Amino acid sequence: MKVKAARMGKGWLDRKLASPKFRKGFEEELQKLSIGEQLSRLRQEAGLTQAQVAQRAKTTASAISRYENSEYDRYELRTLQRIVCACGGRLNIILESGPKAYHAA
Amino acid sequence: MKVKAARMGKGWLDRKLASPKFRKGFEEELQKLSIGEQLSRLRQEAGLTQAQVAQRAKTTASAISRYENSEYDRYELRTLQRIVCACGGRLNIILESGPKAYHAA
DNA sequence: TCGCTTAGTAGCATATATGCTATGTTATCC
DNA sequence: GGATAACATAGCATATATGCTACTAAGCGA
Repeated sequence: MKVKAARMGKGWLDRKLASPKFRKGFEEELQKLSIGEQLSRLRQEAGLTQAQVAQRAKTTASAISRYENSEYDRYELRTLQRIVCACGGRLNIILESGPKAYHAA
Repeated sequence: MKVKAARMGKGWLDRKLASPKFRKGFEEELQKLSIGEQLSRLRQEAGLTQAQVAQRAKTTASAISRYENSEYDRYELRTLQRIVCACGGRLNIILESGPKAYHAA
């Protein structure tokens, strides 16, 4: 365990998020985080432990930890969605066209 | 090859997309498509063949076809990003919190 | 028709993700 | 200190994705 927030529990972030100003900035920052970090936030917002998410996602806590932590970046879309879903969130995959396509050689 | 648009080439969609009205509706519809379908559109918008995308993404045309077609839905994020990038597009992964988190049991 | 291009598909070897157990670490509570 | 909880990590077996080749099909034009 790296952070000292092991027992922050359900109400942890809620108090801070009660402030609209804080919430706005918070959500903007979230988008900039790595997927693992976003996952971790999402789970904590929902007040769930890794073990709880694991149970809902039908896997183990260590798998959740792997997805949230380390330098992991080879996510499989289905698995990611399962976990996000278990945290009560939604996964949006958006394929944007480039500024003006890719007509270079 | 299933569609008869084998030779639609670069200008194919451009003519239609010249109409702002068409473009708006088109882009809205795109979001509803499966990832494979979105990929296919993205590539065609860029006026590229599967082989060309494959070369840029450092893989083979059959791999591109697999990603675009069939009932495939086990995408690996890195690979997906590589292909989207080769089509000149951008991949957005957005992790939304649920309506009000997930405080159920 | 023949040749060329594009795309879909099958089948395989290899790389990698996943699921799991066990263990280590840190914080909290008694 | 001892017990417990939350999380991280290692290591392994298995499932699955990936990369590749070869093949098939379909459209297009000479």
